Amino acid sequence: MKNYTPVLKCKACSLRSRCFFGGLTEKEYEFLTANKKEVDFKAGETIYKQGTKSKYLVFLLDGMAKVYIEGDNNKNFILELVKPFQFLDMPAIFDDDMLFRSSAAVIKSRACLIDIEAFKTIVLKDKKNVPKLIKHYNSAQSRFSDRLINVIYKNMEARIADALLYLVNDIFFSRSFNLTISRSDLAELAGMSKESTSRILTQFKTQEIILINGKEVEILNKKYLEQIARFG
Amino acid sequence: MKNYTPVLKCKACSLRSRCFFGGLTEKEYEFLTANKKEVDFKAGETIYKQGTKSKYLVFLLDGMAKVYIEGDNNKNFILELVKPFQFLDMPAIFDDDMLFRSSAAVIKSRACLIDIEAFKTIVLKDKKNVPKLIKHYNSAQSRFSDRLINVIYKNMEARIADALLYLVNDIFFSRSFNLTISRSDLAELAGMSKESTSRILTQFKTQEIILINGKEVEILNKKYLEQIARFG
DNA sequence: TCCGAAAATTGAGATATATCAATTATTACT
DNA sequence: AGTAATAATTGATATATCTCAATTTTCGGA
Repeated sequence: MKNYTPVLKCKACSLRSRCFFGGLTEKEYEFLTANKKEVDFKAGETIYKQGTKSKYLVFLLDGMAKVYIEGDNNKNFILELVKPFQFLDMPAIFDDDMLFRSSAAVIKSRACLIDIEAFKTIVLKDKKNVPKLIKHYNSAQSRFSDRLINVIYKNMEARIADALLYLVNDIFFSRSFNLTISRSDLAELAGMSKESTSRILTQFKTQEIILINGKEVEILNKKYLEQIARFG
Repeated sequence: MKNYTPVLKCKACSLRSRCFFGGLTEKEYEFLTANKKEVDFKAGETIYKQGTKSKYLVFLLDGMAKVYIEGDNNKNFILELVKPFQFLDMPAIFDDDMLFRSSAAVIKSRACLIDIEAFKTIVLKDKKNVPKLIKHYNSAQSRFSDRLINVIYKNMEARIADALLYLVNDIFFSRSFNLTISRSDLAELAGMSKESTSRILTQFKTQEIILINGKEVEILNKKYLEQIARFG
């Protein structure tokens, strides 16, 4: 166990100020580390299911996960992709620990399960941790609003443009990247059918907005893509 | 000012355990009451706008408000209706105080504006308040997921059924009620055009699932309506 | 390296929902 | 109480998106 401790002291998230661990004290780290488990997930494997209760907070150490809402008619809607050193979706802590969304590994991943009770102890022990937790909820709210606006108001072109820009800006931090997720995942991220996703991608390719070859993606005209994302 | 104090000690919300004020101490009440303003809103008047920052938390004392997301093409999507003794949507407290949604009075309403700094002081002063605040966020998350599932996966019939059941179960607490909101509002609550809303309502009326005459609504077959809400 | 399975693309047709336009009902104001 | 303005209904048509089916491409294992 001990050998994974340094990983928990993530630099990535303190930079992006999204992660709760950013500014914990040495003692708090140790306490959480003593109350964690580490688990490996194969690509596609479910990490947790919506509607169930969780005893843990899940923190991604390696790989990539998707957080999604399951509908009947086995359709899913991906809310966000999660990279290492970020929490997956929070269960209803300080309440019934219910999970509102499902999560699965997109590629081979490793996660750290933090005991909810230990986490709550940390939160309540030092006042400084409360604002950090609230910030987490704030950014979740903001993301949620964006996703909702996306599906309600935007047409297919805009939704795919949005999804691509999300990958560029928030996931791969580069205009060219190897698309780790499948076209179906991309479709669920954009909230549409995989066939339509395919069509829009070829359209963008023809329009020379993107260059796409299998999993290799390059954004050629980001400005235009941003325009499409906004106005459809 | 003093004469409104008792209203802040809401019974309604402590019952439903949604409201932060439920279990505040006498002292905390007094502190918040000293840092509040009360404002009246006419029907239709905007209470706050998404994308702006707020110095206050807004707590509804009288009337009814809608919390909604504004799209371009001046279409709105109503996230929830808010009744007296509930908070409207939370700004990003402990952060930049940004508001992610807009709000407007549906009917003549009165709101209590609570200074955010005072609120934060109360939250941090007593550990007992933290779980209550987190619970607020949890229920917001849950509501959000429901709304998202609603627009993504459900057809028009199911969305209207959902909206009607929401009015019955969460707003009016009765199978027959006077619909305070307009058909347009109902449409925005169900996430569709007002014309389609009208059509579905007449359809439900013809099927004798509901009885509707102007603003007077009565649910005749709730079981069936619930079935429609689930399976479309 | 080849083969079968899975994933991705493409096309045609079906369907749900929005939009536009016309009519009717309701509300508010003088 | 009468009338203009607004809201609600209804119908016809347009459009976006999905679904089904047929290929084609990619990928993983023997």
